Amino acid sequence: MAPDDLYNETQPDVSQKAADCRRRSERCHQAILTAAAELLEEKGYGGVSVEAIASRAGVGKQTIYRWWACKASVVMEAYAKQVNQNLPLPDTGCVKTDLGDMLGQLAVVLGTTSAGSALAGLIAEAQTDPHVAQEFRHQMIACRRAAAQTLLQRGIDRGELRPDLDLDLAIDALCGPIWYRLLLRHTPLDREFAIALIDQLMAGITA
Amino acid sequence: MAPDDLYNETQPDVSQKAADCRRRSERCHQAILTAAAELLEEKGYGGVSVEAIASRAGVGKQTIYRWWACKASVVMEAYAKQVNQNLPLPDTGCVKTDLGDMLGQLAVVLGTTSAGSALAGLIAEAQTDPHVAQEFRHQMIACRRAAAQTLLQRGIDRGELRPDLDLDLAIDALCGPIWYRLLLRHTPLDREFAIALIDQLMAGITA
Amino acid sequence: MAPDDLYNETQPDVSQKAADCRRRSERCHQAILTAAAELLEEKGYGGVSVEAIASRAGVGKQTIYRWWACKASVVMEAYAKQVNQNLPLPDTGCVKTDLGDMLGQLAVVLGTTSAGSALAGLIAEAQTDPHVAQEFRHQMIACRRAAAQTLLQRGIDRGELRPDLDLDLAIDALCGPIWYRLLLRHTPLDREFAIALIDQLMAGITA
Amino acid sequence: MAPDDLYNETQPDVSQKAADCRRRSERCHQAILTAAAELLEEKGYGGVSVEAIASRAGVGKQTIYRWWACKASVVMEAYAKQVNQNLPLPDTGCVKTDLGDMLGQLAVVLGTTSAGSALAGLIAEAQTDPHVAQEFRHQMIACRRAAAQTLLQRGIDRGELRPDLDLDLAIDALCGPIWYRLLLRHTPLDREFAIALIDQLMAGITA
DNA sequence: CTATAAGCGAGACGGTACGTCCCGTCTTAGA
DNA sequence: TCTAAGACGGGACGTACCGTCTCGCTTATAG
Repeated sequence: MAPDDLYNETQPDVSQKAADCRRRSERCHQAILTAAAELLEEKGYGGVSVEAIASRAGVGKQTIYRWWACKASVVMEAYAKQVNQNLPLPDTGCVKTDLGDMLGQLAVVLGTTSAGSALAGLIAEAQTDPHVAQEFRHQMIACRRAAAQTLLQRGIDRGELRPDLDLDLAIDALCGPIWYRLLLRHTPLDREFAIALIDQLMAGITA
Repeated sequence: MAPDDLYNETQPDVSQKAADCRRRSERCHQAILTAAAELLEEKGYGGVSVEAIASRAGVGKQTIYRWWACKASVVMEAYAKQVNQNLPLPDTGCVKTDLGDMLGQLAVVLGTTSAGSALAGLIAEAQTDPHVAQEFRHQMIACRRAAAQTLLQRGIDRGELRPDLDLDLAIDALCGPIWYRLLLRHTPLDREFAIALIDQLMAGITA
Repeated sequence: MAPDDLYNETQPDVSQKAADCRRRSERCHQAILTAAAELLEEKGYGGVSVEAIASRAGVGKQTIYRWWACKASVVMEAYAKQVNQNLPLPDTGCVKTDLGDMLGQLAVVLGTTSAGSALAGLIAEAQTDPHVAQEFRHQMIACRRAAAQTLLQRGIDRGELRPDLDLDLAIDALCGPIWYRLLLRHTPLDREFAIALIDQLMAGITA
Repeated sequence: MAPDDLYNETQPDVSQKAADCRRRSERCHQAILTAAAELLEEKGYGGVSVEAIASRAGVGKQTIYRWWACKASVVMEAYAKQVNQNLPLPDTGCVKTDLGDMLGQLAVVLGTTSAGSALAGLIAEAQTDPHVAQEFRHQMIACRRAAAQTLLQRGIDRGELRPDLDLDLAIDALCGPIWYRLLLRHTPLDREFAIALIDQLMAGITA
């Protein structure tokens, strides 16, 4: 999925119809996303409210509601770029290294930056609002899973992984624990954890 | 961990001191828990509010706040029993079967009953309120992890599992994906999933 | 007062300067007034908003604000014609008949047509916005009072009315109750009321 | 009508049912009415908003909406007392003096105090909201008309006024012009005006 | 017979206020 | 003395219009 595709719904292709009279103000768009990110960094997801974003961005509330359905959508867009642009798709020829790069980066982003609080908040909101859940899966999860699939398939093709591997199951086994630690915070979430997870899954735990 | 310990903070030991002028009304206690469970079943976690619980239970709001810190605590207590009483600690002599029993039951409870919505809602709330997070880990996670630890240790002792196994890591690898599916709902959560997960982790994914 | 004078502020004299590159579109002008009148008829003064007028007239909001200061001005212009064109200046030789014609017609227009709701709404708005108040007195009240003054003066000249009559006071005594009933709606507003009012004022209420 | 009757809807008879658990806070009640009156005095009716009242009174908005339907109702209650407590019911034996007292006081209150702006604003709002109109007639108009009726009837009984007098019509003729001047503000509203009005109506305007 | 300066439709924008919901605390009458 | 009922201060929600603004198209003189 091309990263530009992510905004199709809220920011329709501009070149297609030049006759829109007054188009979306890019200045606002950015001000809002920036305000949302700042608030998140300062006060965490709970400290973000549509009114706070509007006031921080120097914008009317209606301008936010004109383009986004709720604060979750704003936060989602504010972090989609950060989370997905950094998405590496390494190809070192070794599946363990590739997965380590990818999941290590995910663990670090979630564990040490404000993106962790942002995405945890979004998952929280998704439990209440199915539309947020849908959008979250689409924007935050789908492309990561697709990338992981590519990596694993290459591993299979190279004969590193079992040919009968269930890709979805393997991805759940790799990503699940990372999100689990993000949400439960029972133990730290860092690169080492990701690496150890991969090692363990590849080798198996049987004696 | 003694199960009674779980309520120490919110439900001070009633038997301990008979000299309280008037002690907690068991009728209220039950009515509130029942009301919470009913509302959860009917409207999901989002449809539960302290006011709704109070009105449904025929109880003043204050009576709820006297004994619990917030609605999350109520829901937690309402489901702790259900989730933890069913906690099996099988000992069939085969670690794969034992884990399958335990995680299969977890997957089924989370995937098909209202407990799924309840616990997902609690995790959501935990993202905002650290106290809820703490209590959730204590009441909902800790004893399960302890049980899993016992199972895995037996497997090691019997020579079924690698002796250098990192128990915490293995438990994350087993439970993480289940909670991940509960919260993301990208694919169904059932016994088969749990079994497949265990199989995959035990055997590893290397060719 | 020449009726054309009434629009001087909002509708600058078109004939005066032919050198404007592009002059006011008469089509728009009419469409806006018509839309305002329709909305008023359908939903009353409260249902009229600048946005509703614009959308109904198929016109941009700016086109309205280019020519009028606020919705009150639009409504005022839409009804000034109707209210003032019908302004009779009868001269039957009998002041009671003359007043009866004039005030009877006023009572009927206010009491039974949408002009009642329109003018009531305008007075309402005038309480908040002094500019509307000013314009309202100028467009809706002044010419009517002038006409009444003429009628009464003729009555004095003919010896029908007391020569020391305070014209302004008499006009207030005649018109006040009509507007009062329009705004309070405690009793119906019709021709009979106007006639009775005149009779009573002329004869006095002393035994 | 007993003045206490006026609050029946918003302030139900307390003695009737002693079983209300927590009753309306009189402190709030007063704080809100005071805040409303202050705001009105400072900024006029247009400067009053429910949010401003709430913030000035140090009260949640909901506390206002719990007891009143809209800001008009609050303002109405805030001024009902002032307007109606001052309602004189003189009995000097001379109907002209009695009416002069009563209408003079009305003219002065409306013309020189903030009650004028308040009542004008209420009439304005009544044009949009029929419920306000209804309440306004009931609280602000009815008792005044009743009092005037009493005065006039005494005049008839004493032989000062025509025995066939239409009381409602006479009251409209007396009060209408006063409200008319309040709302149009084309000429000042003072005691002299009220007196002159009465004189003119009593004597009639015929030569 | 252009060219150019409005007028125009569309509607985004910063604001203000609305009326609603629920939170967690506080108050009160009565069991 | 504790409970139910529910009022309270507070804060965010999402909506409706306000009056201003910007855009790209259209149109009617003025040069």
